[in-house]
Amino acid sequence: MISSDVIRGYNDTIILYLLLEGESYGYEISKNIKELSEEKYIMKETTLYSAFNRLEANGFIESFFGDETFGKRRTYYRITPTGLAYYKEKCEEWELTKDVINRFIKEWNV
Amino acid sequence: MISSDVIRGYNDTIILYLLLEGESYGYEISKNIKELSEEKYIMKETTLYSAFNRLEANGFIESFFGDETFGKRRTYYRITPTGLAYYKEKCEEWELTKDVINRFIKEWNV
DNA sequence: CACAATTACTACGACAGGTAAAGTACTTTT
DNA sequence: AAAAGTACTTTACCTGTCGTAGTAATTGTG
Repeated sequence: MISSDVIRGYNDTIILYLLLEGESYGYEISKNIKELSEEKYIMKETTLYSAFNRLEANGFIESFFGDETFGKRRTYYRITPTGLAYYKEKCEEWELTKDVINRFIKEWNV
Repeated sequence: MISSDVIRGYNDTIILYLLLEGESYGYEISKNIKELSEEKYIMKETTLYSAFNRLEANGFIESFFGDETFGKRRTYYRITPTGLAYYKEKCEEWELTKDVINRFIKEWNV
């Protein structure tokens, strides 16, 4: 299993990636993360919703209410231009991070 | 620069990697991290020493005093078999993590 | 020879992000 | 009628990082 401390710095990025494909809401994003990672990473509900708050406070996403006439009302999110810029930065940072951490990793499958 | 939240889950692993090559102490490890990462990652002193305490509490490293007759007395560390096992685990986890995060990253250098 | 810089730590307190636990509320399936 | 699924919110806690500051010795510089 992937420990949360490892992926910690990338939860926001993961959410933004999924919002690139269009507006979405908590539960759907949660399911998409699970699917895309093939069950290898499951973001906890509280982590997800606190990430939404942080991202919105930073101006990286915007929220609005869906117009469902039944069911619990959903809060939808869309990515902002600032959010896109942040996502791009994170992608670049990731390439660097991968490279750096790789230098401290050995391969044992020999 | 690499943000600390990203590398957070790997500070312990980085230290263990350097201890694989032999006993060492804080200042030396700190310099080795800087060198090996080509200045791309510099571990803060407090982070480093608190990592030592954590690793020792977990039985992953052992400390002992050097026999310097002058200068400030160094605390040396060596990796334990448990520490080695933990390091191996982390290496495997890293391969998985890399794979998972990559699914949420786009390449913009096109 | 004085002072700065470097080496080698330790202590303290603040903060951010993740998480367990519990609760709310509505719909669909059994 | 109950359980399971959808869709969140609130609270309180824990861990790891880090800014700040202090201690103590050695080495380099003007």
